[in-house]
Amino acid sequence: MTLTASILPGLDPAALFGLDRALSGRRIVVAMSGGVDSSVVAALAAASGAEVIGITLQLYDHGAASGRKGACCAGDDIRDARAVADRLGIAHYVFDHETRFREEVVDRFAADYLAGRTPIPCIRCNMGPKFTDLFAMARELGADCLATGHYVRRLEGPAGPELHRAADPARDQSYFLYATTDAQLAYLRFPLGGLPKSEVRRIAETAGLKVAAKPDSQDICFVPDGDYAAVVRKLRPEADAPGDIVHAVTGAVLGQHRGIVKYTVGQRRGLEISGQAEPLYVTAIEAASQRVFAGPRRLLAVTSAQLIETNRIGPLPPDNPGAPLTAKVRSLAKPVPVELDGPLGGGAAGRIRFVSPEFGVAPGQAAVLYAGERVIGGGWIDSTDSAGTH
RNA sequence: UGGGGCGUCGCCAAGUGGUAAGGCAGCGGCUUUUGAUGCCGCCAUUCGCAGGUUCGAAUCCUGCCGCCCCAG
Repeated sequence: MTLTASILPGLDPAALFGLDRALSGRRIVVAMSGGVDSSVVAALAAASGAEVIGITLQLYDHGAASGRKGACCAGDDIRDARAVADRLGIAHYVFDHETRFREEVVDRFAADYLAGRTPIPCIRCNMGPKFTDLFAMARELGADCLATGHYVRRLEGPAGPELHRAADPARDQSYFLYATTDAQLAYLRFPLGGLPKSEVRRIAETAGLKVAAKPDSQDICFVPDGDYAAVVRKLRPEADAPGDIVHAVTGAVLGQHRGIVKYTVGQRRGLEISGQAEPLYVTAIEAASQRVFAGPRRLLAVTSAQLIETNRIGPLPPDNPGAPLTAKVRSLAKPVPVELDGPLGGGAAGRIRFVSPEFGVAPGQAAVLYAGERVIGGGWIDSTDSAGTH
């Protein structure tokens, strides 16, 4: 394979895939979404000399809605994945997973919004279709590992494989993978975790992949045009239920909304409440009464969060006052110091306390815990405690 | 229809002769594999209407219209 040298200058395939040197007899399954990242993973795998099988899950179907950019696993994306596989000369299978995806991801997404929470479908998708279903398929195919295009690093630690943030903090996707189990991590590989995006695109170009310049995915893949509320309403017409927007301090009714689905804790825009001296943010959503509470920013300060269904990856680090645990309660946020209060892992409920008040912590989002660069787990935010009395 | 007050962008509101602040809301963009936040930009040739004074008025004068308050 002369391709190897040109694609992988200075890169060691064995190291990228965390397998030993004898890659020639190995079989790698690559989760291919049709985007640049997973395509490059396939290219790297192919260049390594291992036998490579690409798998694409068909997760949803927008019907005529093709022209979308940045989505994954429908229509054009599946064709892109297939084209990449053909170009690389690797096997490629497409499995129809629409029903499973709808049940595990989309329906729960809608249900969460109706319950006043702010869901993260990407994490559910990783937990289910990707790391459970694809995982099982790869096993059945006798693969030595399952590789994905996530920007996250899997490093061998003293107690086994560890999950670490990507080398490029701007690209890090570890937030979306906190629910990965130890068993899954043992089998997974993330070859892109140590590379900058620019390098990934360069490899795609060198390998002659048509997806080299494809836009990065963004928004929710199964939501056309970014209008997630429309998707929820289509699934659950009752999402249209109107209600009051109530001032969190005075209790005054400030206005009406047309569905709590449109709001998330911490949100500022879209309340359409004018004439205020300072901006108002959504401070709470009460599904039972269809009420949205709004108040000044200071009311968003949260001192702790109750986590449910927690997962732990690897051992907890020993207590070290000099290097406290940190947590992210949003994908785009710098990890902030926290104290873990209670268990973490095994689905148990626990609590994290923020050393400094954290703003805009929304139930339904995930809290992901880090020890330095290492992901030690996380859980769904079930409720929060505010800093001040309201 | 006696007295007083007020009418400036969707809302709140500066500005009392020198050529329309700001906040809220809204819109657009950047950022982003969730939803948000944040940041940047846009947002009244015009100040209830009509005249008048003035080199020049949202600011002064007159009339009209519309609100509000106190009296009756």
